[in-house]
Amino acid sequence: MSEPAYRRLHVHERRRQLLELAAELFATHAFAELSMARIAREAGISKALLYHYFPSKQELFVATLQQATEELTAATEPPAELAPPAALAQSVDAFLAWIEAHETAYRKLLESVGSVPEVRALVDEVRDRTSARILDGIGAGPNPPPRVRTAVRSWLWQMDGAILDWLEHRDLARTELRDFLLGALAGALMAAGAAELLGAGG
Amino acid sequence: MSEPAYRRLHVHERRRQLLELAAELFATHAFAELSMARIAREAGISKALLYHYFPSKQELFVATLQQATEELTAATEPPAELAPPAALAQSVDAFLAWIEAHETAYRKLLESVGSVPEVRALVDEVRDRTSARILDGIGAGPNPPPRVRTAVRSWLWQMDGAILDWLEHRDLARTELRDFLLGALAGALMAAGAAELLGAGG
DNA sequence: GATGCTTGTCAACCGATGGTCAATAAGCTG
DNA sequence: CAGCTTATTGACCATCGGTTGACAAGCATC
Repeated sequence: MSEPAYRRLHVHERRRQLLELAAELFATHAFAELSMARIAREAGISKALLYHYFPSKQELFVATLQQATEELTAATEPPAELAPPAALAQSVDAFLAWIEAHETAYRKLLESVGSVPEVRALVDEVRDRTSARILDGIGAGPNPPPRVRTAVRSWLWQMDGAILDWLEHRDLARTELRDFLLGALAGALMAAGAAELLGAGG
Repeated sequence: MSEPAYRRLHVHERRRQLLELAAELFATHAFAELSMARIAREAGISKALLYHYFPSKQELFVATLQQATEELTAATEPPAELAPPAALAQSVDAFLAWIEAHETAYRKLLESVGSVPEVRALVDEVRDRTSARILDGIGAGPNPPPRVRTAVRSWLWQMDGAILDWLEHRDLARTELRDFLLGALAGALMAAGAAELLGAGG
């Protein structure tokens, strides 16, 4: 006689739907700009159910971020067949391309970094992996001298700053920005007294 | 017969007390970690009174920050009698010294940047002033080519990254870090194709 | 010392938020 | 159709940032 008041989904279906929706929403709104009530409403479910699948707002955010970082990590994986300098150039290029395609998401992410400790941890982890990858690529061991480690890690920050400036002004070609960033890395390594690590591409 | 239920202070007294307390608290806790109720309790007054003096939490935060940035700006003002390269070196050194003396405050600030739009605006403004100061010091006009602007602005981000790495590991002398940063700026300017802007100190 | 006035101060309240819980009902199984 | 599992919900809670109107501290005046 009467229709069901709600549709029951299998756990994995519902979870997938929610993750997908959250990714969409967090790509356009910063962490603080979204309420769990709003997400639930948008998903057509109750807030309680949302909490049944993700125990906290932060966990939901981190879960969607994890997805994105996997995607990003894969997209910027340097091709093994290229020599380190060229591989790095291609990685940076792929990274910038990803940013261009997800500009708002990138900005909102940087906005959200402060809000959630776990997000800071996650971003830090990505930076760690990335700098390890770079250090490996340029032939520095896993335990480089402090100045070299600082050079690489600080360069990753420089990258974020340069990208924000780029997105704000849009007066540089992507290749120009890429070349600048590669040059800046070389400069930082030189300043760290590690000129010998610079390959043919420096 | 009965004692007064509370002590009345003059507006400027109360305001000074609150600003001082807020500076202390925000130096040890990030924006999101502090509630107005807590601040009021700690000050021994009601929340309503706190709001009487500062119309919002963000305004209170910004007010305390303004104080700190004035202090910082003054401390890193480059001495006019020094030639630009030496002046920059001294500015950076003074900045690093300030950080060393206010380590927790600096970290908490960077944590808070994302949370409050107004804070982002304020930090941006400081970065703008600083980069203008640098561009002026190295002899670039007020309207440098995009690559040079990007180089300087991104270097400020690199500075924050390097400092966080420094505070985390503490395995570099302050002068080492300062020299690295100056070298990195030179490297960034070179990468921006602005080698001619590098003075004798580059 | 009583009176009045200015204004610094507070208790009580509001809507929204992140988060919890017991009860309900969708929809498969026999 | 009965019974069971469990996905789902409405009602609730503490806390947050912020607001409001009434109270009273302490000075001025007589």
